[in-house]
Amino acid sequence: MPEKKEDRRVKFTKIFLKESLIDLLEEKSIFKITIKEICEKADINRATFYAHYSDQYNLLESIEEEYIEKILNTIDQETNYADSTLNLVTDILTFIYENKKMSRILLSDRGDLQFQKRIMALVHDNILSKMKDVEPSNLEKTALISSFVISGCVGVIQKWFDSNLKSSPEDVAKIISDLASVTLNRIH
Amino acid sequence: MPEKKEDRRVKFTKIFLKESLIDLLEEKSIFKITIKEICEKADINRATFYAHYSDQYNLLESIEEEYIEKILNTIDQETNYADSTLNLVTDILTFIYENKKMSRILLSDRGDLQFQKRIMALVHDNILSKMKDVEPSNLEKTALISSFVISGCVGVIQKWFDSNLKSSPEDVAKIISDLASVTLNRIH
DNA sequence: TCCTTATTAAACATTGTGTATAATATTTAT
DNA sequence: ATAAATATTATACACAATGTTTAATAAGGA
Repeated sequence: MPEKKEDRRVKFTKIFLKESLIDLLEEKSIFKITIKEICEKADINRATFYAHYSDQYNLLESIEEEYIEKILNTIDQETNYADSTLNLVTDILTFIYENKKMSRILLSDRGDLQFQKRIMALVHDNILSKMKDVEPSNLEKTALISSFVISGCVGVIQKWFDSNLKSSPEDVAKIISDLASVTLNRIH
Repeated sequence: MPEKKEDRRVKFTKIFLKESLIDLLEEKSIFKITIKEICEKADINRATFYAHYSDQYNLLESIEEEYIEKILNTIDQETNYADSTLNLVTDILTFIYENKKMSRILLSDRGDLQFQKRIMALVHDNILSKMKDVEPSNLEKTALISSFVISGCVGVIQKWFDSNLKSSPEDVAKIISDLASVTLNRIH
């Protein structure tokens, strides 16, 4: 979320740098990518890079933030999901499906696990909020089960990418919401 | 698994380098650690490092291999688990519990996700082998469910560490094998 | 148009990398 | 115990990336 208006030059510089990093991330992981490399591909002076980002990881973070914001916009615009976890999950998976390139980069095995869990936690919170009638007797156990579901979703989506998005978003959504519901029911 | 006999000097060099890297991994992730740093802490010449490992990641791999080997030895020595997934999981979690320091490093959020999934896949294969009577009608779906379980287990263990191993290995094992069984039952 | 600000090229010291050499120290086998 | 084999060492080197600074130039906003 840009503070106020951003100089057009700054705007384009950032776009070029992000595109450059995304291209590079299709070949190798962030740890093998140098700032010099990013700048050369983007045709942006290295000093300019440092004017906006501290390092590769910082630039990647800004890409991740943008991605999350897009997802949030997508699901906010939809009708409310008060009664249907399946619809929420379907919409998110459809977004991922329609943004294959970026999603593959950010959600793969090589990606940032912390970021991936953050996204899944969004879904999880939504699901849990519908179970407020359930009073968990064991908070520690509840936390572990939640972690199981969150990481489980990450795993399914990564597997989905491994298979080159063979199944439809709808089918995967069905599987995920089914698994999530059956496991979360273990919270007593 | 050492080819034949290893020169004592080589043996100690490797031990020092591994200990050094492990110490450093307690502070920061592998990507911020330099070879120079590892060698200085180990008091081993940098040229000697290159005689045995290509880079930090290669050294970390050898640590991971050793860890997996130890786990395999642990569960091999035990009675066979033909009828009890719970016992298998309990033994693995007990191993993790008794090797806190190393486990925290290798299994944390910051660790190597591929490695973590590899370990969990060991458990998963064991569980699945007992379900051979079940003939999955949809292989794609089965693969996604398996991924859910494998990543879910990774997530539970990471959460367990976040809580500083508050619950006992036995309690966590109960939760994991319960969740695994209830989700794998979704394979039709 | 004029003022402001972003970008640029160039240079710099610093740090890590990977390799090579010859001297030294330690191990293994006899 | 000694000799031969081999691992480790200190040192040096060229190379590459980092992070910062400078003054000149280019482009934007009002």
